[in-house]
Amino acid sequence: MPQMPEQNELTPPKDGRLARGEATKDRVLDAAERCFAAHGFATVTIRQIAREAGVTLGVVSFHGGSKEELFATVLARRTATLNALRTDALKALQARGGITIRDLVDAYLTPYLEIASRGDPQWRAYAQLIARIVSDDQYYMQVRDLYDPVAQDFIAEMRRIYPDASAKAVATVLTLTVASMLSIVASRVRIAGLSGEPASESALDYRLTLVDFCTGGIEQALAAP
Amino acid sequence: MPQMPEQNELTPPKDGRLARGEATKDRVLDAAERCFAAHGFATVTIRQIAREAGVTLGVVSFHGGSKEELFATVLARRTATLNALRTDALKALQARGGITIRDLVDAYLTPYLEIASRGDPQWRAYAQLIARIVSDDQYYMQVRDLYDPVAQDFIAEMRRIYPDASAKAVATVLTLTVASMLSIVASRVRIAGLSGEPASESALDYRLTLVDFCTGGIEQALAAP
DNA sequence: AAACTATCTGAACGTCCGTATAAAAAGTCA
DNA sequence: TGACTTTTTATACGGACGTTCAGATAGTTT
Repeated sequence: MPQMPEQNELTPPKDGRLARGEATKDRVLDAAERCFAAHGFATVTIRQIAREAGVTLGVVSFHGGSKEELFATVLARRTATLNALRTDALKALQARGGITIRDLVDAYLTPYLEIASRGDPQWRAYAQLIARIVSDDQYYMQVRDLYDPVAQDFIAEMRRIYPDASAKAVATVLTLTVASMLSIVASRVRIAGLSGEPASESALDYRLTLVDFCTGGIEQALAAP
Repeated sequence: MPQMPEQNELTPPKDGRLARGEATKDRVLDAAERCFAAHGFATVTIRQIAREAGVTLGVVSFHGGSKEELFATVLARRTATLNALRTDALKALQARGGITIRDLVDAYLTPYLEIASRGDPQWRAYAQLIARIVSDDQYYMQVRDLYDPVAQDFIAEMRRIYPDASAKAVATVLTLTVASMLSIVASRVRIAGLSGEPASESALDYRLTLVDFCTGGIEQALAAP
């Protein structure tokens, strides 16, 4: 990593150089986000990212560090926002009370579907990148730190609804729910191919079907024998 | 590709050279299958495959052709067997009659879970490789040819059970079912991490939960509004 | 044995990769 | 202006990659 020009909140008189540096750093991270989302970590080259960002080769290393550091930075950059959307939805349910499984499923899935449907192509790329890495155990150590804490909150609430279900069963159905959610982004072309109709533009078009599927699935899988 | 020594069924007097060639070709394909399954296409190198197979570099090209041809060969090699298992299960249901959604789900999922649980490490590797590529639209053109025909047979049967469901809804729930199935193989580490218990050794241990989840999900998603 | 084919070896080729770095450019501050 | 810092350029390096191929080896056929 470079000199990491910190932007102190208490010193608003920004150096023009630092401002420019931050801007190009964002361009690099955005370009990396799009590239990693579209082709995966191994396939993408630093030179591709540089070209996509409109900068020269050295700039990518200067602002992004090594390829692995760049990848980790891109992954972590938007996580707090997504986690906050989910946590806020969960807190709203807890404040209201009378939580159903459908409520929980919807609170977990909808924030992701929304960022995947946003006009902002960077958020769409981020959603696609998540779909790439969460469904691959090779990246689990990174996923664990980024997403599992919030997932555990939802698991705790699910166990309150199904107190007799085993820990493994609850963890399994949550993982199946996540896999289903990600496939809406990762396998949209296949859905189109199988149905013979063109793919929907927005991931939110699948929201009802997806929430129904996961809700019905959890209810059936965790129902008392 | 090399000279492709064809083994004619009508000429059993095999050339000893061809027999040896076929044997090392199998060693190469097996090694490639394990490598691609464990690390994905881009990460794996021909030299890794050669080392894993215990042969020198040139042999991999000689028997496997280019890296892409080798990948395609490995993908296609076991497809007919898996497709036959699913088709046979479907035919048995059709002969019996009175098909339920649970029957269909079980007939589609169980063959995969079984090959993923087999003692044979090559079949396990193949199952892992499928999980890698089917959930990635980047490989859809290959997936379409290999797996979609059988998937269409199951879709046709589902539409018989839910005649009022839209084509897109049926294609969606089948894709969600497939994604859930694959995640049993691809995300077993995450399930273990979320539940706090060690991962099950066999994918078949998740069969009941998985079939319940997908059955309940389809019933809920396709139920008449 | 000799001619022939299939298989394998070992080494090389050109290309692209990630990373590092010296020097130039741009901007700030005294 | 000139000292100073941050950013950008241009280039280079060592290594690993996929692929190719002449020649050695093993096995078959006549």
